Formats: sequence, structure tokens, C-alpha cells
Amino acid sequence: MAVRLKDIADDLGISFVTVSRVLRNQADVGEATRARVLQRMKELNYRPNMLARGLASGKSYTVGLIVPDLVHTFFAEFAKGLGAGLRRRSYQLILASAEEEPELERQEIENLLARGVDALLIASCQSTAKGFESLLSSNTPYVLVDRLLPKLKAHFVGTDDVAAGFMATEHLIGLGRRRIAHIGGELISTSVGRLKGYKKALNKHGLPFQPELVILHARLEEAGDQIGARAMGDLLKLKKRPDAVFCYNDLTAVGAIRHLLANGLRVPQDIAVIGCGNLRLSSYLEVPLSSIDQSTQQQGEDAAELALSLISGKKNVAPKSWLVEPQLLARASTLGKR
Amino acid sequence: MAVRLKDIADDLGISFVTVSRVLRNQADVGEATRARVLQRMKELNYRPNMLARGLASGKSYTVGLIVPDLVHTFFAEFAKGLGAGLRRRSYQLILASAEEEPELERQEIENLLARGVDALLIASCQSTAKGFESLLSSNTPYVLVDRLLPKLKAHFVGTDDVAAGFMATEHLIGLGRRRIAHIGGELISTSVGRLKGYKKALNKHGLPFQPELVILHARLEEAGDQIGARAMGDLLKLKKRPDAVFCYNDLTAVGAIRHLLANGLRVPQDIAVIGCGNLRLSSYLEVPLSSIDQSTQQQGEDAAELALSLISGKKNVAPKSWLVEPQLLARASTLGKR
DNA sequence: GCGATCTCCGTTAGCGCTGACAGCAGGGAG
DNA sequence: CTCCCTGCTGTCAGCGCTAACGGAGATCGC
Repeated sequence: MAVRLKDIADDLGISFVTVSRVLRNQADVGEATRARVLQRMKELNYRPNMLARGLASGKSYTVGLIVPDLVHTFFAEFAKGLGAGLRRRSYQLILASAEEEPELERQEIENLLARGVDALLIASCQSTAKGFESLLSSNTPYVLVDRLLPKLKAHFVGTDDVAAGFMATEHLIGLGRRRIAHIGGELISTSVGRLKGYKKALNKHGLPFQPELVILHARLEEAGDQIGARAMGDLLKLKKRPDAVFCYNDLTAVGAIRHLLANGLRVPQDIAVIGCGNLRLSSYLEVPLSSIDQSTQQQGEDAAELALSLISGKKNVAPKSWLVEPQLLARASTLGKR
Repeated sequence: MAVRLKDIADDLGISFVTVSRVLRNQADVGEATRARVLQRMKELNYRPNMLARGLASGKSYTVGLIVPDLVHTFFAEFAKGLGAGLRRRSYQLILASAEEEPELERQEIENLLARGVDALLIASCQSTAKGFESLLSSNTPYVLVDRLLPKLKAHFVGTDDVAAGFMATEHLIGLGRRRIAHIGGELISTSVGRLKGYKKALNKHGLPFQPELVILHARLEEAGDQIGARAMGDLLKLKKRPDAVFCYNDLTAVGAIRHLLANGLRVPQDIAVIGCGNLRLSSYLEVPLSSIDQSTQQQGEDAAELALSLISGKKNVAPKSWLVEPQLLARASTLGKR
């Protein structure tokens, strides 16, 4: 069996509560005793039982993160930043993936609450705030990540998606493009925001919003390449084809570009393409892809800070949004001359 | 506060142990009582406290996975498969990342043991079996993943790396290449295996092993693109340059190709390049990359099965290796004519 | 020299749950 | 009618730890 406080206490002929005090670094223990205890702990390689500690103290020193899918590098990077931020304060991250299924997400929320996480971060794949009741009633502090939920006032850490959409579109306009299409997402707040930014940029520069130039699709995170290619095909069928496309994410842009090249069109000469998210390989693609960077790891660290402040702080502070400013990275897919 | 067994019991005027029996689906409870309990549980939205359960029963229904870095899609995909496999048997995955730091990995092992995981899976970034003592003495079952450790007899799930290296190299030989270089990894078992496969293929086809054609480097997972480019540069400085390169992973191959193209060489006409790991974007690169697929998600599911069998099964079964057969995917980076 | 204070340590009572056992009723067998 | 068995339910101890309180002995001030 594992070593317990009691074992150490018995060895030393003292009460196991004293040992517990040393463990928690409390003040009222004599120096000599403390030293003996620490010594013996090291010898026996004592490891506190966190289940017992959590049960007794009501705190687990654990933060849960639920993501829609780990394979999207965005979430992996986010988790990395979050983990680093938590570790610095000796909290541990428990990671769960909902595989883009709202029902699974609900289950994972239950699971993590059942394990007593001190705070819960969620990049939700729900389209409504239903299924959050048990979270709300649990009074475990929680933070939405990347994606907002309609009608749910909550703390939030994510990208300023309107700015991202605006930035991408204005970049294209600045390069002299006038018929700018958008291949966008559906349902989730990031898509809505980026579309909004797209419209805003058109508007600012006096370009008309043309609905036929906008194609929306769900599940762009998983199958973006195929969907992007298909959507591009649809755009090419228009009487007047676009001269630029802003894609919801890089994967979608990759698919779109592939379709263009396969049909003998040149990128960016005939059609410029920009994505969003700045994948690691985006600069190595057949046409190096312009994109919007979201400082993902930074977001994770911000989320850690926010979560920890919620845990230790006064409870009912007003919901707060931490928006990260996106950054434009222009590469060959938009920059080449016409 | 959260609902407890006792609350339900008091409501119904029965002992809370009976409620616990219903919860655990034990047989010896009257139908009528069982129904009433279930009803009330649903009404109150009861959620068992897993900390308490774990403490009392000694089982946490939890499996830990420690990876060197989540951002490598290999590990993200592996985790996905593992999570799916565990979920099917209502086990939960607790994911931790060691950020390629052996010391951090040791800490995470301690953390997960402290949280009472029923089994532990590790893709270790240690170069020796040191730091595994506490794991060994904990008698928590564990499985090595992806990377073997010298001198540590343990259960293992991973790729047949020798086969991968052999397959890639033989593919190049089959295309008529004779001066085949290798840009490989260091220290970890996957590199050793792939190098071994490389040599084996050369040997089988009567080609000499030429040490100057092999360049080894650590940290190919993180900075493979830059290292690959640099290594390629070194290879080009040889009096007789190679006509093909087998790279440890796709990222490294990407860097190598970038360097070749930047120096006016053609891929594959002048030098053919093959990677390993089959990244999602590998087919969209400037030169679509030939690679070796590792059925990563399948590996995760295999690992889940193995872990669960260790948990429920008799303890001291002999260590067992589950090797997944890799698969060749030939694309333009090797297939173009010379 | 005596109460007051401080330092250090022990005792007790849980946290919410499980596991082992005891016990009570009713029914069938002898 | 007794015995045992089966079906159901309760009691009790304890998992390893923390939190709150209490108290013995040393130290201090006056």
C-alpha cells in the first residue's frame, strides 16, 4: 500500500495531524519536529492522497477544460498555455474532449464536476445555453473559451473575431480586390463574429454586401478542406466570380486553394485567399497562406489567470471578457501581384 | 451544496446505504424502493462525488495519459482514440503534458498517482528508466506508448518503427534511388527503430551504409522544419549529394523540401523526399509529401483496451507489445519522374 | 509568584462514499 | 413447529485527509 500520514506519524511517535500540518506548511510546528517529518517523508517517498484531501477540504487544486476536439491545433495550443499557467500556481489541468457532440459535452461537464474541479473552462459546441443548468447550479466558477454562447452571461477568453474578420477583409480590399467572397461557419459565435467583421469592412469601404458571395457551412473545423473545395466550386459557378475569398479557417482556405489550382486558376493573381488561425504548416503550403494569428498560447495563459482569480477571489464578480487582438500575417496567397 | 446520498435517503425515509446500492446497480434492492430512489435521484439531479467514491473504493475509474507535447498531432490523435475507447467502458481520461521535459514528466507521474488513476499510459521523454521508480513501486498498472525505454520491461503500444523505416527506404530504393540519406532523431526509441529499418532496407538491397548520409538531431518534434532545412543544407555540401532522403517525420521533411526548392533543386526529380507520420496537411504542401501512416487513432483505442484489461485483469501478466503496422502513402515528393 | 500569552502538539469530528456483516420478514422443507 | 434459506434493508467501520478546538508546558510581564 501507499504511504500514509499515519505511517509517518507512527514512525516518529507523533500525531498524524502534526504531520499533516508539516505537509501543508502550516506555521505552528516546531522546527525540530518539522525537520524530522520532512526527512521521513522524503525517505518514504510520501505522496499525499489527493482524493482524500479533496474530500476533506473541498478543494481539488484542479481545473477542467472541455474542448470540442483536441486534434484542432488551436485547442491543443490553448491547452498548452493553460496548463503552463496553472502549473505555475500548482494547479493541475484535467482535459476532456467532447468530440463536437453536445451530448458528450454535457456528460463531460458532469464528470468534471463529479471530480470536484475548482473551476471549469469550456469551449462549447452547444448552440444554446441549455445543458449548462447543472453547471450554473453547481456554483463552480466557469469560463467560456473561444466560443460565446447566446444568452449566457459568463466570463470569456477568446479572440476578437469581429476584428479578425474585419482585418482579413480589409487586407483584401487594400490589395484592390472588390468582389470579396466569404466561406464561413455556422452556429458558433466565432463564425458569427468573423462574418460580422467581413461585413463591417465591406461597409467601411463602400462595397456592397452580396449574399451570393457568402457560403456558410457547419463543421468547418473537421472537414474544412473538403467543404472549402466544394464551396469554392460553387463560387466559381457564379456569373461574376469573386476576386478574393476570406475563409473561416486555414483548413477551409487550403481546400479552396486546392480547388482553384486544380481548375487552372492562379492564386492570388485570379483569386486571392486568406484564412484564419495561422496553422503551423500554413507557410509551407503549395501557396503559402495568408492568415490571421490568434496568439493561442497567450489565450491559454490568460484563461489560467482568470480561472485562478475566480477560484481564489470573491465569487460574484461581473462577467468579464478577455479578448485577444488578432494579427494579420500576409503571405503569397494574397500578396502576389495580379 | 451538492446533493448527497444522504439527502435522497432522508427524503425517502430509508438508509443511505440502500441508495448507494441503487446507485451502483446492485441486485439486492426491492423493485419498488429502487424505482423511488431512481426517481428522486433524477429529480434532484444527483451526481455522485467521485472523490469520495474513489477514496472509499480504491478505484477512480480514471486512466492517466502523459504525453511529451499535445501540439504534435500524433499525440492529440492518440488521445482522441484513447478517450473514445475508455469512454465506451465509462472510464475517464486525464491528460497531462510534460512539455518534453523529463523533470516535468516525473512530476506529472506523481500527480496522476496522487489522484489515484487506475492505470497510467506514458509516452515518455525520459532517456532512461530513472524516474520510474515511484511508478514501479506504486503497483498501478502502466503502459508505455509510442516510445520504448531501454531496460524497462513494460507493456507497450506503438508503431513498428523498424518496419516504418524499412518501408520508407525500400520505397525509395524501388524507385531507383541509390544514394539515400536519412535525417533522423536522437535518444528516443522511435528514432532508433526507424534508423534500424533504414539500414535493414539498404542491406537487403545490397546498398552500402554510408555514415555521412545520416544526420541525427534531437527535438525533431518541435523544431523539425528548421532542423530539417539545416540538415538538408549539410547533405547538399557533400561531394556526392544524395538522390533521396528519408526524414524522421513529416515536419522535418517539410523543412528539407523547403531548403531544396529554395536552392533551385527539384523534388523529386533531383532529390526524392519521404517523411513519416502522415500529417493532415501533408497532401496539401508545396510538394505533396510521401509519408508513412501510423493509424494513430487505432493505436489509442488499442491502448485503451490494453489498459482496461490490465485494470480488471490478473496483475502480473508478462509485458506485451502491441505494434501497429505502418502503411506507405506515396505522393508527389517521391513519385514524380526524374 | 501568578495570571496571561505564546508555542507546539494532540484530540475529535467529519468530508461522502463503499464493503462487510447483521438482522428481519416471509416462505418452503422437514 | 422449527429450521434454514432467500430477499431486502439497516448498522458499523473506515478510506486518508483537513478543520476546529483544546490543552500542556514554557515564557513573559508586573
